[in-house]
Amino acid sequence: MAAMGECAAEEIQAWVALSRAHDLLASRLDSALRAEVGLSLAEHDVLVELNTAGGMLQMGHVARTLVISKSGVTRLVGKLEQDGLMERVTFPQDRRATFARLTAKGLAALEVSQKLFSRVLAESFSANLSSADVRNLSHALGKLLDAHGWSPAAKCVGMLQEQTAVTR
Amino acid sequence: MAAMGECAAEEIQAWVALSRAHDLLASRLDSALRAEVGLSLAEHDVLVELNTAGGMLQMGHVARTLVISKSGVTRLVGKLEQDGLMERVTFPQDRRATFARLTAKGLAALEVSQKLFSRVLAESFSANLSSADVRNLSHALGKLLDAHGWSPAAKCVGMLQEQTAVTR
DNA sequence: CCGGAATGGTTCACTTGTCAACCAACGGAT
DNA sequence: ATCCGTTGGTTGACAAGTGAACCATTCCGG
Repeated sequence: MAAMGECAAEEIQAWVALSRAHDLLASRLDSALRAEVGLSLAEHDVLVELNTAGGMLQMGHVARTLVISKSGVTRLVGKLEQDGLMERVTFPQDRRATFARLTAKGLAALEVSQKLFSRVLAESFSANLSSADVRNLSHALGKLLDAHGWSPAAKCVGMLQEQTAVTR
Repeated sequence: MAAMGECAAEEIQAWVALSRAHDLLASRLDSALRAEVGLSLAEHDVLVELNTAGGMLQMGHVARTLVISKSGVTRLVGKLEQDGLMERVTFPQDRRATFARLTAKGLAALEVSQKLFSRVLAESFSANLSSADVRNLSHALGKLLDAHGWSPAAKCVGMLQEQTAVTR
């Protein structure tokens, strides 16, 4: 029955591929992580962000780079904190701000989950793609991201540089 | 603080880009659709699937190609049916199966939303990427998808070919 | 033909994420 | 100093998606 708009067929196709591929991989990663280390993919993401930023990040920053809502971060960090994987830290210079800091236990957990993560990713990713493909992917998506003003794992830690932040 | 596993840095980076890019675009598309045509991105997806399959698809099939759960489809189709955009159809040859069929109203809605969709996609996608990039993307992700045995918009309609399916 | 395994869909309880309202704290401008 | 607009985070009501249990139907081996 009648083809539709015919407009931007090329990019629609690309979007569908992007979307489905993401959902597929995300669901695999999520269930692997849950099953073998008891972390959701979202929780793992927070841990990774935190670690690559040097162990500590401001709440809002996490929300922006992870592309989730502020309240989402609140709940997520709340759970992680309950599990003892991270802790909230206040910042005397601006008493509105709250930082999330990786604990030793959190770092340990991350090291384990990261290993599994890489493994699963390798199986479902590079096993099927040439490394040129992977690079192309990163490159194109990278352009997309910074066209939208996305900040990677910005080391926002510099700004507090060993500040004596008081544990709450 | 100490770099981590160092394992598959390349593909991890690719995954992060994929993931964030997806989330970013998805949220833009979703809010645009909601604001201007009152459809969620998920609903739009179902409509599109249905249409490209020829107007009619089996519930389970929708779930698989859209990478969502069976119960998800039930609820989603339920809402779409309430809105009169699609209807459930039974299939005498296998009385377990249920098909979702696009109504005229649904098709009309899709034509409108599709236009908006393409526009937004063009703005946030092709505006920032060369068409070579877009092709590379589609290609690589395509390989990924069929490596995972994903069926595109398979025209499963052939199998019932004007079968006199009874409206419920 | 019959009984059990498999398949298709729905329901229900639960998780996860969002938005809007809110409070606390900062930062100028007056 | 003080008011006001902005920013940062939390809360609570709600939307959306999931998995497990469930019924109906079909398929298949005896």
